[in-house]
Amino acid sequence: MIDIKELRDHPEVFRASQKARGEDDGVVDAILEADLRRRSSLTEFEQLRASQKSLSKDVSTATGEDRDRLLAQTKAIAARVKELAATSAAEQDTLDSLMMTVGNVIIDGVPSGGEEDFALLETVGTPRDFAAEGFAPRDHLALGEILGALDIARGSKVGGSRFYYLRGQGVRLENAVMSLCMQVAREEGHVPLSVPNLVKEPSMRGAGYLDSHADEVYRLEADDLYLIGTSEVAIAAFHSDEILDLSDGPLRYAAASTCYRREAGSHGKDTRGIFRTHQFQKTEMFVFCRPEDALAEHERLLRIERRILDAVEVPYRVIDVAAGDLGGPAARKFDCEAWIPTQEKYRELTSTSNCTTFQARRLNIRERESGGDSRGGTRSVATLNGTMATTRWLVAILENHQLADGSVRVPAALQPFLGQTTLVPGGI
RNA sequence: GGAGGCGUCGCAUAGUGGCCUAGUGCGCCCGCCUGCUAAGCGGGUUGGGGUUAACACCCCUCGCGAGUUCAAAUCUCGCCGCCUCCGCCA
Repeated sequence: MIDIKELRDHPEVFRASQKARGEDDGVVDAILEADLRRRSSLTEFEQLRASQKSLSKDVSTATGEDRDRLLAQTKAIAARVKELAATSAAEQDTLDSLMMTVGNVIIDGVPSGGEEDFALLETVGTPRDFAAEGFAPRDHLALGEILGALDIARGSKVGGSRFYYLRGQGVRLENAVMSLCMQVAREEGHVPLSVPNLVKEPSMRGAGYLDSHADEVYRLEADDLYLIGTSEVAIAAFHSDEILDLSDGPLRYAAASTCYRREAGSHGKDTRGIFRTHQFQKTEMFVFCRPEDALAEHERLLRIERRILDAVEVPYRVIDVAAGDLGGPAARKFDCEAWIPTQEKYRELTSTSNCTTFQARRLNIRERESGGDSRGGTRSVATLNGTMATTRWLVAILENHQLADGSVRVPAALQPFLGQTTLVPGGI
């Protein structure tokens, strides 16, 4: 949710942001108008309500004819007060619905345009030259089958398309990656959380996933609960309706969870293997901080993501995602994309978003304005999130570290967690 | 799934239709007093919104939402959460 006061004071900033996203900027004027209507109907209601209250108080002390006369007066007002309350509530709803359609204000420097208009920030490492090594790389599914690590056929038998079984070394590799993440999280001062994988509607809505992403979300009809598509939802809502004390610095968390996605809009896309699935594991970082610290925290999350990518020794690049490709809550997003040898492309492995105060405003997460002083007001905090690793990482690790016979070298950083230097056919 | 209890300011509690402009204690903030600290004394202390140049004033907020009433923390209905017990269960 955007800040109505900011929009009132600086509508041009919001128009520019909408344009950069490729969205309608006329909504800004519609909001200004709705805001005016809301405030005038509210004032009208409040004035009549005030006289109703004072008359009502007089009734309690009056007697006889005075009392009858006052009762007649105040009875007449009561109906009108009810009408005005309804009108003003309706104007508030109109404004809220309009406000909900506006995404977060894009941060200066974010490239305009759509998916293809990202800015390349840096490329790290060099893709292997398999031709020079004398063999054609196998894709992760072929490798997973050779290693007995991955079973897609049985996954779809049991769960349908886009489901899979990890098995043996595959399970242990995934666990190793997640364990590395939790170790790094702890070293970086992120408190581990284990979170609800099912959440109620306000949490899902507050995190911003029931607007443009609504089709992507699994909903359990019988219980009116939603399966999280990322632990970001559950961590963001962890502090909902709270006033935080950030005087000792940002609150930083990390959670590993299963993630559930319908992948409704991606039929026929990435259908082979486990690149895009309905269910996967992810370890996620999340930060609650003061708005003025958000930029630095975003850089920090990107640094941590790169630290883990470096540790698994895959070539990758960092991009600044274009405005039109950002989700509603994000003001800026950096993706890290790893080189996938058999696709001969860089594909997303991590994503870190600075949601500034947008998500926190919806979830009602604030801090005291003048630290400690009880007479200070409150203000919205900033929230940021970033991927540490996902099951998809196995794709990049298997393909980039494969050997000619189908075995796979284990990156040094993962060896302590796996207890072996190579994944081999027949291993468990 | 069934039965019962509970939900009031950061915490603890008072409040069963108008005297509630929600009281009190603790905590916290400011000040006074004071070798220092503690104690004591005085004041302040939910959150959101609106009007205003400002000082101020007004409206909403007693888990949430409807309703009854001139008037609701208080009465009615629905929902949510927590606790206790029973039943069922991967």
